[in-house]
Amino acid sequence: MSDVRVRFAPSPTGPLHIGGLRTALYNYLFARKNRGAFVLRIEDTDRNRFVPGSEDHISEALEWCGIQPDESPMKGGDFKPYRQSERMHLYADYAERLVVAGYAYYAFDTQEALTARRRAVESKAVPFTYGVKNRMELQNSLSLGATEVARRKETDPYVIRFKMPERNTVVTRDLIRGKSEIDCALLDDKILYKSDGMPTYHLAHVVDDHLMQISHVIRGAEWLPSLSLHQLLYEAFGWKAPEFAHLPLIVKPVGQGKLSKRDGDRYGFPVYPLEWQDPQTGKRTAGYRESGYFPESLVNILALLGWNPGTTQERFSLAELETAFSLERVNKSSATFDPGKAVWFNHQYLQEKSDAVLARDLAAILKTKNLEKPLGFVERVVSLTRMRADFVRDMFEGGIYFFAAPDSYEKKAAQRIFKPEALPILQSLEREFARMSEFSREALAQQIENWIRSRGLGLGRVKSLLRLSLVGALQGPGLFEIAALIGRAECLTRLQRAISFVVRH
RNA sequence: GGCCCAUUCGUCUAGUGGUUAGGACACAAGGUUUUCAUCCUUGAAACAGGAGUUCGAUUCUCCUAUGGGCUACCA
Repeated sequence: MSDVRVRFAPSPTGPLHIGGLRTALYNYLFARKNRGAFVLRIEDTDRNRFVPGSEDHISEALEWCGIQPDESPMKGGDFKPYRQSERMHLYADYAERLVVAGYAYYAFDTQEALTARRRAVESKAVPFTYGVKNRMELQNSLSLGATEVARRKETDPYVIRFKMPERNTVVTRDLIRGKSEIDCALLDDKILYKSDGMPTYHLAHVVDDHLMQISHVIRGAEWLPSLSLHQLLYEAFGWKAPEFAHLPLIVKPVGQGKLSKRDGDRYGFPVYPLEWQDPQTGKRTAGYRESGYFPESLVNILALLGWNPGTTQERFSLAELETAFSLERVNKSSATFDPGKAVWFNHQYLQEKSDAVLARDLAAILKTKNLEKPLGFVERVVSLTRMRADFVRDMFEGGIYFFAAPDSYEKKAAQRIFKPEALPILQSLEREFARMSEFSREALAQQIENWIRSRGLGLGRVKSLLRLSLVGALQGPGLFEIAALIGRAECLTRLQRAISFVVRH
C-alpha cells in the first residue's frame, strides 16, 4: 500500500445525492489507482442540521455502487473514530494551541451584534468582514485587556477565530486548476471553534486530515474559496498540507445552481442513488435503485461526468475505472447531468446481463403483480423482449401480453385491421390453430404461412390481424414466437375475443 | 455588492499555433425486421463576443459578457 490516503467526508444532513456520490467515487478511484486507502469520515459537527438516517443512507449508497471504504465508522481502522462527534476532545485542544501561538483569538461578539453591524455596513454595498481592518474595534482578546478577557471567558460565551495574517498574499495549488494567489486582506477571521463547544468544518477537517494522514483532499469546487484559509491553517499548525483537487460542480438541468440534496426527484430523474424517506414528513423519494437502474450504469455515467479517459471508450466497469482514472483528466468546468444518457447506459448494461439474471428480476416484478409464471417461461419472455428494454420493468410493461390477454386493442390499428372482412379470416385461423398437431414456432411459421399463401391472402395483412388479436397492438417480437410461448389454449381464447370484438364493432 | 472559478454541437466531451474541429447521448432521414424495438448507414448540430500577440489563432494574453461558487457560531 502506498502512502496515498484520501477521504470522503460527508455531513449527515440528509440523503447522499449524485454529486456527493461522484465525489466519493473519484476519491475511491484515486485511492485504488494509487494502491492507497479510501476513508469514509462523517462530519457531524453541526448539531442543528443533523438528520437521522443520513449516515446509513450514505453507507448503503456507497455499498450499492461497490465503493467500499477501507476505513469507516462501521469498519473502523487505525485512525478511529471516524465520526467527528466522537473526536470532540481533540478539537478544543488544537484550537487553544493556535490561540497560544498567536494564530487565533477569542471573540465575544454576539451573533446579534455582528448581524446588526453587517446590516449597517452592507446597506452601503460594502461587504462586512470580521478581519484585519476592523478586528480591533470588536470584542475579542486582541482588542480587550487581559483581565477583561479572563473575566469574559468565565461568564460569556465565546468563539475562537483564526487571525488572518497581515501579509499580502497566500498562494494555493490545486491539482486540477493549478496555482492561485489570493489577497489576505480580503479574507475574514473565520470562526474555528463555535460557542457550543463544536469545531467548525474549517478546523475539524484540517485536524482530522492531518491526524488521519490524508495525502490528497478531493472535494467539490464549492470549497475553492476557503482553500486559502485551509492552507494558512496548515501553516499555522506547522503541518505539511495535503494536495488538493477541487472537482467541478454538477449543476441543475433546468434553472440555475448546483445540484443539491433538497432537489429530490423534481427533475423527472432521481437525484439520490437510493430511496430516501424524510424522517420528518415520512415522504419517500425514489432513488436510482428503485427506479430500475443498475449500479454499474450510475457509476459509469458519474465517472464520465467531469472525467474522461482521453480515448473514445465510454463503457467502464468499476474495475476498469480503477486503473484508468486520473486526476489529470478531470475537467475544470461544471457539468449538467444528462438523464437520457443514464437511460442509454442502463440499456447497454441490461443487454450484457444473462437471461437468467434478468428473469430473476422480472419474476420479482411479476410476483408483486400476482402474475407469477414458471421461471423457464419468464426466461423465454426475457430473451424475446430484452432488446427493447432499458429497464427490467420495460420487459414487463412492454411484454404484458405474455402474462395476460390484452384487455383492449390499440385504437388506430383496430379500426384499420378489425374490419368486417377480417371476421372469416379470424374464424378460419382459429380452426387452423385448433387443428395443428404440433404447436411450436417452426410448425406455426410453416403451416400458418402456407395456409395464408394457399388462400391467396396477404402475409402482412393476416399476420397483422393475428398480432393484434394476440398482443393487442402492432408491436413486439416475432409473431409465432409469441404464439408458441403463450400456447395453443391461450391463442384460441384471444382469437375468440378478437372475433367477438369484430362482431360487436 | 465583494472575491474566486469556468466557457467547444441541445447535453457529456476530445483536440490543436496551420485539423474537412473528432466521439457519445438525444434528434432527423434511409436500410434491415411484412409489426415495434434492436441493429446498420447517413445527416443536421459547436470553438460566447471584442481587442492584442503572431505569417496564421478555437488554441496564448487582456477586456467584456454569460454561467457557477463562496461571502454563517452550515458543511
